[in-house]
Amino acid sequence: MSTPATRTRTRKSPQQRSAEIHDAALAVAREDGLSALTLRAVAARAGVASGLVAHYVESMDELLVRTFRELVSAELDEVRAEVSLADSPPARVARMIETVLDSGHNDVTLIWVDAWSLGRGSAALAEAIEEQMDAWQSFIAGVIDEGRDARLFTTEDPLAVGWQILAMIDGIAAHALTRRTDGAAFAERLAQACETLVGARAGTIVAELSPRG
Amino acid sequence: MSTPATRTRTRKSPQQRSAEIHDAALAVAREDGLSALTLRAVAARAGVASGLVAHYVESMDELLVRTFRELVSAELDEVRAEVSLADSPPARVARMIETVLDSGHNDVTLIWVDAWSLGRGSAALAEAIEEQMDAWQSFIAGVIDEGRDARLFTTEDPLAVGWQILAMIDGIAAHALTRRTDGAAFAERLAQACETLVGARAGTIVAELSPRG
DNA sequence: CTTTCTATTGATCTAGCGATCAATAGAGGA
DNA sequence: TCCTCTATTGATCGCTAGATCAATAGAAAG
Repeated sequence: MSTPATRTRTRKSPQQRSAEIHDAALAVAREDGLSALTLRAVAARAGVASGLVAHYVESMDELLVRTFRELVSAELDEVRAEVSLADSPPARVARMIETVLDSGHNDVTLIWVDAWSLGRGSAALAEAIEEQMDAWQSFIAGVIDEGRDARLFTTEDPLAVGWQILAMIDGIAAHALTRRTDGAAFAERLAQACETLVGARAGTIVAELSPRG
Repeated sequence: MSTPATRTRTRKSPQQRSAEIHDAALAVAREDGLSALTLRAVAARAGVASGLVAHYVESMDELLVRTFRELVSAELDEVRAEVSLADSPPARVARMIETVLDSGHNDVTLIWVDAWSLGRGSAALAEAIEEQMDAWQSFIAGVIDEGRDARLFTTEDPLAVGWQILAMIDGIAAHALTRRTDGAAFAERLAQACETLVGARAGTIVAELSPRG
């Protein structure tokens, strides 16, 4: 039997236990999405009684929001790190596209898709969604600004273009997830579309994509 | 009180009652999304007991799938009709973009967003989603084919470009819904991106957009 | 008017959700 | 070694979900 009739208790420090429950929530969300983030699912994953999860968490809504923030902002940090390795604005856009459309990011896409749906029922989640969308928009706009400074991009509205590129990325990721297709198949065309939107010379971003095997 | 203690029964023909329940399901989904499509919500909307809804429906999952198909395919039919009024492939793409990003289509966007999330828990819904995505992809690819025949579009892979444009549209619609912004603000830039993807001369699709007031 | 048929009701069952809490047992200090 | 503190358990409550069904009441036929 997977769940013993009477559990052998392990007593840990509140900090450690809290961290374990937090990690269990991340694992559940990564695997099955935000809609699977229930009190009992997190408890089972952490190997504790459901009451303990409730004890360490203000409410499930709070845990939901915190988990969403954590996963999504971690991805943005990862993309930031990847992008910072590239040495020109067109290369940075190319790296961003490749990183985000990588199938290894399907878990985050699932988080976003669930969030859009659940956000209508939780004001706190809706707020977190807007905040994370804003962060992404600013990040992309920043890359575009650099391209403008380098006279490689000519768009006059980096914020609006940033939003549009973000929306396109999310749409493509959602479709790739739903149809179980590798998002990388969209990378080259998305790069072309980005060239148009940021006002880059044709081919300058596509040329920076990694060659496909 | 809104719900009387004992309801005055109205006996109708099974066909009529079935149609009423079907319509109530459409209304509920349009207003609050697929996730609000519960036995009791549909019953309340139709003004009948919950048991009657269950009686006229194989299962809620079946009703969910049927309602999704109906709403989504009705929108595609509407877009088809709009688009067929335009007299050139670039104008048809422009009409498609404008129709789909109109804020009046927020209800259908909500349906899609809920569907992406719920689709993971219902094999039948997942199948319907793929089927409707395919229909959209074929429709867009058809418009692109016409552009190729007229030597106005040069892309060599209309199906792939169709999929990509569809994904972009869905992403933009989802973002506009989430951030409570008019999707029309994205129309011009999306048209530019489409020009690039289908291989049309710059400005040919944008020029066909309705002037904005 | 009466009878028959069946559309319709609403209580009820099971299941899963978040939340609560009295009881319990493990770990560290005296 | 024993004691104390509190981390932890699991039963429980109230709620909502889909599904089921015996009882009921309208509408139509005779």
